[in-house]
Amino acid sequence: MHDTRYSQLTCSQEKAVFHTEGPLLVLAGPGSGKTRVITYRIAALIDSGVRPYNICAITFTNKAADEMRQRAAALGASAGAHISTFHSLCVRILRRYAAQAGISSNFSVYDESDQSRCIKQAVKDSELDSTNFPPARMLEAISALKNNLVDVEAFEAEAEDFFSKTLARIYARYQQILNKHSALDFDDLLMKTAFLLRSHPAVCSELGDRFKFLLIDEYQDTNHAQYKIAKSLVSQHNNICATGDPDQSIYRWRGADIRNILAFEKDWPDATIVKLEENFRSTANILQAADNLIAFNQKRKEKKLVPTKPPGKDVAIKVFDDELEEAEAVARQVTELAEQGASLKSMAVFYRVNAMSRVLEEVFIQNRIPYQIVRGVEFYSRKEIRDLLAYLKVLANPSDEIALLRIINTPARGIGKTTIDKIRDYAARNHITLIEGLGRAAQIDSLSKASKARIAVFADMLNQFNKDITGQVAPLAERVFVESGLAESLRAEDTKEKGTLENVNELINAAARYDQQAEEPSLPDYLQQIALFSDADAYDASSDRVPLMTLHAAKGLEFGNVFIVGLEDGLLPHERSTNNEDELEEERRLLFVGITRAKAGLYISYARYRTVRGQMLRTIPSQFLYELGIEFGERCDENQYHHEDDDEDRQTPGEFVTGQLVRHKSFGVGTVKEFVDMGENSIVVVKFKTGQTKSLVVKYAGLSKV
DNA sequence: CATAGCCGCCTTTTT
DNA sequence: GGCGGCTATG
Repeated sequence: MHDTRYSQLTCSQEKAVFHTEGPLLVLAGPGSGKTRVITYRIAALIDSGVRPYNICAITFTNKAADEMRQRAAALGASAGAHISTFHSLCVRILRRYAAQAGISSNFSVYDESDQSRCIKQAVKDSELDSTNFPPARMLEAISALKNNLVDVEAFEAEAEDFFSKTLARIYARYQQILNKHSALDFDDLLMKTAFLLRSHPAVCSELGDRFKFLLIDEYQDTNHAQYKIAKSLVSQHNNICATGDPDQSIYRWRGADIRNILAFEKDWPDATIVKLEENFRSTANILQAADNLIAFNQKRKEKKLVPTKPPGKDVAIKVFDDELEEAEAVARQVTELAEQGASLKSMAVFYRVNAMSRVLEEVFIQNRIPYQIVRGVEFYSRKEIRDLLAYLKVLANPSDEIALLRIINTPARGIGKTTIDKIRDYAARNHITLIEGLGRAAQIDSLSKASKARIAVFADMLNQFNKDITGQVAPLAERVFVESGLAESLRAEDTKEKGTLENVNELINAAARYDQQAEEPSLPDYLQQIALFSDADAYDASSDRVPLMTLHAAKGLEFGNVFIVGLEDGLLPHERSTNNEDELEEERRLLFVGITRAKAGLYISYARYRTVRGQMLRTIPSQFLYELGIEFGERCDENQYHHEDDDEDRQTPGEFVTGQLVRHKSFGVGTVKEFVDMGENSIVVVKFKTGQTKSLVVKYAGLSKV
């Protein structure tokens, strides 16, 4: 009955695609085609007569949204369905219903560095010391509150102890500052949308009419705010389709609540659940390793990964002396695979932290292997780009003081700190914004005549720009770049290596592309869009270079051959994520995600020494290595450099040797896998008969030799 | 008021 | 090892 477009779907996939009555949850493991189910479902809905306009699909990144749009188009699903991330959807809703949401529609979206400035100001305004109240910590706490839809009033009401009360003060002040700047941070986008839908039934029902079908991919990584938004949007019709895999939840630290997917059936009691257990991506050997690993997570619904492919190659676990050797081995293997005919884009290297890309990059350059670092925000954090964007931000939203302060003396035009302080002071006393203060500079007595003149020139320039800020973005950007003096000041110090001018050109080109693609190009829309740009969005799958990325950025992707480096205790699992069992389990899921990206080849490695902050340190193998159920040689190979202290390890009387049987009072009997001599702080890694592997500090562990 | 140089602080993952 | 902020100097 269905046409050939759907003929390659499996039975369960077909069920999910064509299910049209009520709520639907697709519980699916890695490589089972869940994103594909959503794409096909969009096409199937349209086939059945649903207008594309009435469909809303939520993806995890903008990149994923782009891809889904293309794939849906290839299936003949006509354009018009709304496909975007949660954050982009919220921007659209908030702009459309700005009045009801109590904000202005040209709001700025503040990124991490903007937020950081605001929070520092808030801590200072609250007359608190930033050593006792570190801004980053405060921001983290506020973010968590917003993700849980706790606004300032609610938090003030519940805050009882000293810390909470202080935090409440900072939170209140922080929101005041954002308000004054007409700015929303990432979390505000969600919180304000959730509140808008909650308190304006008319808006809620209008959107419910508009989006008659809501589809959400990667549902395991939604937070409470996103859950509430979804719930509101479908409250009239319950046409929600969510897909996800609890084992791939890796954003708990950002507020993702795994209970959303686990409790789906409670939220929608008449939900249909479709399970997709077959894996069409990886070889059986790779899946076995993934399965062995994830089985160590206690808080988990057991789920089998069913391979559809033959065993394939063995998973390789390699030990290297240091990170340089590790990187060189990756490069060698990449070259070898390439010689065997694999394309560079079919491989990928994953690591836990961005800083680890450095060595890899150097080695890849040396070996002339084309690569791409998947870091989208990098481009937008360059000074010259931020400077030009700051001009545009001020034009779009004159209240944006962060942007204004950035450009007021960039390039240098003789308006220094003293002058700015005087204007800020005046503005504060008269309850006007900084930009209004600039307009009234002539009336500020403390300013010198020369300063007043310079301010007048600057204010005049902004007014000139303001005359045509409607319509296309690229021409305006170009004009601002030249007339602001930025172009000239950059030209003076630009070199071929720095390529600052080239970067600005690229920005203007990107703006031109936006102008062509957007239905209704506008400056605020453009700025709001690029603020939501993420690392993963920078991944160019079509260019034949080896992508290097964090494990987080690898989500949703797949490659023929995958390298995962730095399987060391403190790095993966990361030391900042080992405070409790939940965090450790998330680290394990992170590695699980990395492993299951691989189709045919998987190369896992660790270095016995790693340079951290300029210091070469002895490492401990990650406990996850032992959990993969793969034998690997832990001592260094014959041909590798032999470190003297290894011999000391073995000779120190009373200490432990690899292979030694030991007994622990609660874990029982186990085998010593690694001994790290650090005097009285020595650490021993033991694999216990229970299957667990633990890193123990010798002096506390109370181990007895068997 | 601009600039250079130094000190001290932080350093996971990201929409 | 990198950046932001502060200070000293021109």
